[in-house]
Amino acid sequence: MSRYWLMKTEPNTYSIDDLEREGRTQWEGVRNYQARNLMREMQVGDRVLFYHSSAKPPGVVGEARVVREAYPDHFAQQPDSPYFDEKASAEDPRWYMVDVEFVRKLPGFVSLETLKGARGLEDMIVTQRSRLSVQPVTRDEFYIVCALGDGASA
DNA sequence: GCCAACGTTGGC
DNA sequence: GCCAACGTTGGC
Repeated sequence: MSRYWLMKTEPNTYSIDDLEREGRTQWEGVRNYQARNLMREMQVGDRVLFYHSSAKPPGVVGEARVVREAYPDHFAQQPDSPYFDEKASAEDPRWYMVDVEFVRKLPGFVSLETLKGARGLEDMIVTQRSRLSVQPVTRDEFYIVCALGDGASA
């Protein structure tokens, strides 16, 4: 079971700066079963690579940490929410979220292009054209990405 | 803005 | 349970 993850967010919607300012946030709005199932495997203390998608350029911008394990995403039950799902209910919440807290911004931005060219990251899901918004990352991959963001040379 | 990849829905 | 149509993601 992975203790390391990558979570995507569009910075227009929620960025690393938002997380730094707020300190902690609910990761609501995941509406994909595979991503949901992965979130349900998360444990408090798990480490997260914070990834900006649909950004120019896209890439890893920081690190976060899981501070609350999966619980019902109640936004799915709120008709005025953009994340509303009419099939969700209190009895069967259908969707779940976790809470994450800010750990740090990486000193250096690690672009998707860099990830794709880095030794040891060939099998990383995000480099494989995957649309999955919550992804497991191996321990080695996690530390390689952090090293790239900390400015270590190959 | 385009479009490839891929997930979901619904008719049969 | 198959699969075509459709919708979404997200890089480019």
